[in-house]
Amino acid sequence: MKQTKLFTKTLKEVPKDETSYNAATLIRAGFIDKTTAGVYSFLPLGWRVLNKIKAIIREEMLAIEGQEISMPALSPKENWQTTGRWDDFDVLFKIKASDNKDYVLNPTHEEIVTPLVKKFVSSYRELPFSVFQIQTKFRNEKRAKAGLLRGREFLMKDLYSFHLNQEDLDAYYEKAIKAYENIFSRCGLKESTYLTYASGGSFSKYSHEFQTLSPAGEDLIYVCPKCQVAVNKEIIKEQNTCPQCGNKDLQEEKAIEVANIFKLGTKFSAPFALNFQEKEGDKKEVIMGCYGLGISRLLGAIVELCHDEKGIIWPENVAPYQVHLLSLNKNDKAEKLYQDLIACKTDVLYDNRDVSAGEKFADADLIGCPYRLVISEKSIKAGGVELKKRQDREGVILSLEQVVASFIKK
RNA sequence: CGGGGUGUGGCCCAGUUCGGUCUAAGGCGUCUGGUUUGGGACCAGAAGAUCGUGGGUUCAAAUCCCACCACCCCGACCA
Repeated sequence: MKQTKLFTKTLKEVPKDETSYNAATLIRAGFIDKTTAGVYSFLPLGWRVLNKIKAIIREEMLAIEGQEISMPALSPKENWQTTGRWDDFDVLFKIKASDNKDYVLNPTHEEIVTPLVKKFVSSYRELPFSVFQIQTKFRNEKRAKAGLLRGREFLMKDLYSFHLNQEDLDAYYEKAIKAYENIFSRCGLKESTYLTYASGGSFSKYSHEFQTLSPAGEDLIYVCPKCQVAVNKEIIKEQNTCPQCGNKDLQEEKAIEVANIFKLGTKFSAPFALNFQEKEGDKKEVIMGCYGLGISRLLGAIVELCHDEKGIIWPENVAPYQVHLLSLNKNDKAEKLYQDLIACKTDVLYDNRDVSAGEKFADADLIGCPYRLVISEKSIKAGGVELKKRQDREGVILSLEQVVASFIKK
């Protein structure tokens, strides 16, 4: 991508109504734009990052045999009355259509997926299985805040699993935890993300969250330094030692809840009468689990964690482009190198703008691609092109051939 | 939903205390021309403003009064 073709541009100053680091920086760098409180557009750079995160999540969901589907964003009132959540779900977006019918902009999809699955499942032979989707959710938060961390419209991956019995759910639940660990690891948050024992809200007594340590987070958790496990403050009275090793010396930390998983049991299969017939002929309710992951929130969390005073430092797997190529003066070598990198399938953003060197460096640091290539008269005299990692102070000079070769390997 | 704060070209912001010289200043960005090119360069010129919205007071309102709206922050809520 040539930067002169990119329709967005960076800002030197942040709009003053964005004070959260993630939104301020993503807006300044041209990744997102705010339409209204808690509602953002994803611009070319931001959309690329979002798609990379989605691809990772999709791979991990498919790996635990999740079947991808897409359910509607809109649903009728009746589904929510069946479970009582038409009245109980306080941030439900309710819409009255012109025919005076009530609809919901779905905040989650238990009310949709359960009757959907009921149409196909009637026998023990058809269980277990799981379905997932990556989709926009709506929650009418009283107060949207912290940029992408708490929006009114946001992207979520939701997985639902259906089982014959509790043991089968328990086993699948463990697989889902492993898949989530893989996701956060691949997104660059392995060290900072903790499996956290939490309340189950209205779903179940307990649940598990994945909490990423950050001062920008809203949650207080108690971290076990030995186990990569934590306890949410909301259940610390009942659980004040590490659930894994029994350690009493837990450390209080602020954290961003990036995912929440629940053993639903029959919470939704009961009201929708999602049953199956056993081998012996008896009818039983399907045992369910649900597994949410806030994708746009995760993107925001990555920015909160991965940055320095100059801008974002994207983890390689989710960077909008692997390489930011800067040409400091017009020369054919830059154009040639750009073409060569594209030819070896490297994601490259090519700053071919007619602006000062300082502006290009500043923008490269702000946008945060993992590798920066600088080609200039100076670099050519020194032997080719400078390669620098975003987080490093100094780069190295490589020949043009060496640079291309180094990206072929990746 | 309670408390606090803020609304002035695409963005940042001066001006509001004490109404008049505001026919709204400056910076960023944009456009034209020129000089620049290893850390947000410089010169010259230009375009771009319902001063959040509605009402009121006044000879006169960005400025005073009333109502509303939007956004941000703290708290509450958070399946």
